[in-house]
Amino acid sequence: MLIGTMARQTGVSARLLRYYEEQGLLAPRRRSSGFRDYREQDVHAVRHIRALLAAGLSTRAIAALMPSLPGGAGLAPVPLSADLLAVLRRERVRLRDAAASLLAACEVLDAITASAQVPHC
DNA sequence: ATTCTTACA
DNA sequence: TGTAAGTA
Repeated sequence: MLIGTMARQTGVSARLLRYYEEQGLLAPRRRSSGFRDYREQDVHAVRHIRALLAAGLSTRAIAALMPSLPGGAGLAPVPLSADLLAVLRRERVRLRDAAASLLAACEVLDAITASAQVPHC
């Protein structure tokens, strides 16, 4: 599919799609016309990219782990460098802590909303 | 009508 | 990121 279709199906602008490619997050093939030709698989890849980016991972780290994601280029277990593995484990800990903080805040709101009185006008 | 690259705001 | 330019 062409970039315009990809943009509509992923909700990501063509501009950003090209940027992801520049950062090594996507590698769509080109048609003889030079136009990018995305596959269904790339739609899922963009979902992963968005999720990881939202989680705070760098495009650098994401680019490095893309081949390991389901639907990646490799069919066999992808060899991860010790360096990347260290980065990912550090991110895992950071996200676990962040999740704990968010859960704590959620519980505070639970308590407040559960006991809140609704003033009637 | 769409996409491409490069570049500026 | 959005957009303009000049193409293909």
